[in-house]
Amino acid sequence: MLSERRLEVLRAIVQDYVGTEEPVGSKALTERHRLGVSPATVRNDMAVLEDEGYIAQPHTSAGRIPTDKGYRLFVDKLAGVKPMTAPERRAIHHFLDGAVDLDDVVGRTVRLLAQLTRQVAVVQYPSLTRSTVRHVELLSLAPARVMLVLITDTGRVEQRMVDCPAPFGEASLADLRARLNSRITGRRFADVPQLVQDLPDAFEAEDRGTVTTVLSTLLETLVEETEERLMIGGTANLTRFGHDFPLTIRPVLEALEEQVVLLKLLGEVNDSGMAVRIGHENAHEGLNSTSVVSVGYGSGGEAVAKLGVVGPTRMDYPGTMGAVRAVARYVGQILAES
Amino acid sequence: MLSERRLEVLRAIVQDYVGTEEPVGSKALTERHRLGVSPATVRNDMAVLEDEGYIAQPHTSAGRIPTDKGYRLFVDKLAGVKPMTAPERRAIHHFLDGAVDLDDVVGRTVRLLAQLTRQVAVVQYPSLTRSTVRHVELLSLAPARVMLVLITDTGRVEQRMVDCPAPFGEASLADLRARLNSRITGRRFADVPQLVQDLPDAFEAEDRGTVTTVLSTLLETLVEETEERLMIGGTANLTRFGHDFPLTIRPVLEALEEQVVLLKLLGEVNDSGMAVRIGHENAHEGLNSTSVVSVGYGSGGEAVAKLGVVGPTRMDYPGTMGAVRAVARYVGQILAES
DNA sequence: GCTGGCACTCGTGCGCGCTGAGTGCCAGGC
DNA sequence: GCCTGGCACTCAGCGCGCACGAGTGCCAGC
Repeated sequence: MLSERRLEVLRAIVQDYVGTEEPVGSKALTERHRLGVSPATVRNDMAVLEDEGYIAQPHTSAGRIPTDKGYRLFVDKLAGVKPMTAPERRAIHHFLDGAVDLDDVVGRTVRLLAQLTRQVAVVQYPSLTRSTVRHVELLSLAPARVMLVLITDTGRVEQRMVDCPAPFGEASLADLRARLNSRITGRRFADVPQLVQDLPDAFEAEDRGTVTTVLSTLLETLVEETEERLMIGGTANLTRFGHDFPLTIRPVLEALEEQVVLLKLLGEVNDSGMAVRIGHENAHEGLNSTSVVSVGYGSGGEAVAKLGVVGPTRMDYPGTMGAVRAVARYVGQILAES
Repeated sequence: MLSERRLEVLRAIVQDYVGTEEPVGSKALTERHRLGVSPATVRNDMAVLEDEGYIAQPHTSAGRIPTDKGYRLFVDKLAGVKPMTAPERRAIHHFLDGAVDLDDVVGRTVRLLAQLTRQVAVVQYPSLTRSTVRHVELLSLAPARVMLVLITDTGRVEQRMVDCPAPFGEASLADLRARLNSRITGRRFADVPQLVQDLPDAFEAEDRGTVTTVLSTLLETLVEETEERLMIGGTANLTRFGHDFPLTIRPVLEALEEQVVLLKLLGEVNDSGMAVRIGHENAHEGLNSTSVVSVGYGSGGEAVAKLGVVGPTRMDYPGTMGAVRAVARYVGQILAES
């Protein structure tokens, strides 16, 4: 176990390095922080911290920089979440109010997060799996062609074309529409499959094939949409990443274009709190020199989706965590209201 | 007017520079192209081309690179559009087939374009202004709350919440829905305002306020959506931009995040053909060292939206133009089919 | 009007030595 | 036992000078 002072030294190193972006030496440390001991002592502490793997030297005769392990300790034990100031809070509210629809809410959230944290922001659209059905609409486009429109309680709309095996009368369509809505409106997606299971039985033999087709398209939509959409922004902030550009930035941009990677990234948040994944803790190797701060948000108490930011491991963790948490909370409120 | 051979020299310079990314000198030129004259002669030609502003020297004792004006001449007079090869064509078809909905089509198109051109791709969602109404749906969510869903012939779905001034019965709603659809289904957006103008007159006085509210929301949706959405991809390709990274890449990333800028960018295509805007021809100064190749695409003969790529001025124009054109054509086909 | 030759320019790469920040270690003091 | 001041050592970064060579402009001759 590290002594109190050594932890203090680590904290000072992290703070200075995050601020200056340059390796920090023992002398500079004692000058900028009231550690109450001399540089020589700090040097000894640093040697220990290095042995333990919390900090490293880029090369001999340079200062130390925190390792992933060092940041981890910093985040877990040494730093809290820095709450937003009142003006910041007001700015968040101001910025998010007045969004007209779901796309707009998500779009504004991305821009806001990117601006607040000066990093890359990622916001997942509210997930369908936990959503409920607000309405299902069926439209006849041609005798054997039906359009299925699904509307969720988070305001999301999905539509699918259905090619029917046989012509389907307007009356049958109205019948199916009514039966479907009475069964699943207000129910959770997860419950839908059971609820519609025996629906085809209520129809004439000639229509049964079509009903089955429509239903399976509906179920597909529910499943497919679990593979959720997201929006990213603030990629211009990547340019403030480090000195050794092309090599650092390229894999990050590539990773950010792959939805799957991003979803996994956010996916690893446990529902309750905030998650911070530092450097090599990220499975994707393009993101090995980045940290991800993410959190769930939702309209009720429950999280329906996640949002977060991606930045250099050398980031202001307390501030970033504060911003992410504040934004998530307010987005949740907005969704609950609408 | 420049002589035939001088144009040939310019073409050679552009081709070599695009290939090697390095200033090209007179000797190298004669070696790599069969110009039939000696380096000294080429030097004279180069001096003329430089006087005329088509090429420039980064510094004395370096080769020449094309200026924006030089690229412009190259694109207008010296280069055609390089058609896609049969395998490339097949790859395009293969990649775009099997898209399930509009989002998917647009998403695939962006990825495809980015991959083919190795540049940043921008695809605008099919515009509503030229679209026609496929169906309008009205759902009652609460006594005085209606959800309006608009479905277009390009498969786009927009929904809006409407708060009614007075409770609105299910019967009235059905009536409105029927009347609305019989009037505007299949009609162009532009014609809708006239077509619904006198609709409120057909209703009881107590419902008239609500009908008016619903209609104005509908018209708003049509107008608002003219400010269109778009999708971009392939930003990782920016890393192959040049040697002097941060300064070049940053403003580009920033510009790409501003929808307005991008829409303007694409907006300057004339409907018929392809547009190429080179370097300083782009109004936005962040894009002064990039070129934009864009073209309209649409489901019928008419263009309903635009797509294009953004890359360094030093790009393979014929190849890029070929790829952009081929993709636009096929996307048009896909939209027409669905 | 093209060509070969020639003098000139200047950016790039390399080797060199200096500087200074930062380290590790040690002996002495509280 | 822990902290401290002192000291020798290391090494990345910087500036300098130099040589190289790619590329040019100009000119006289064919």
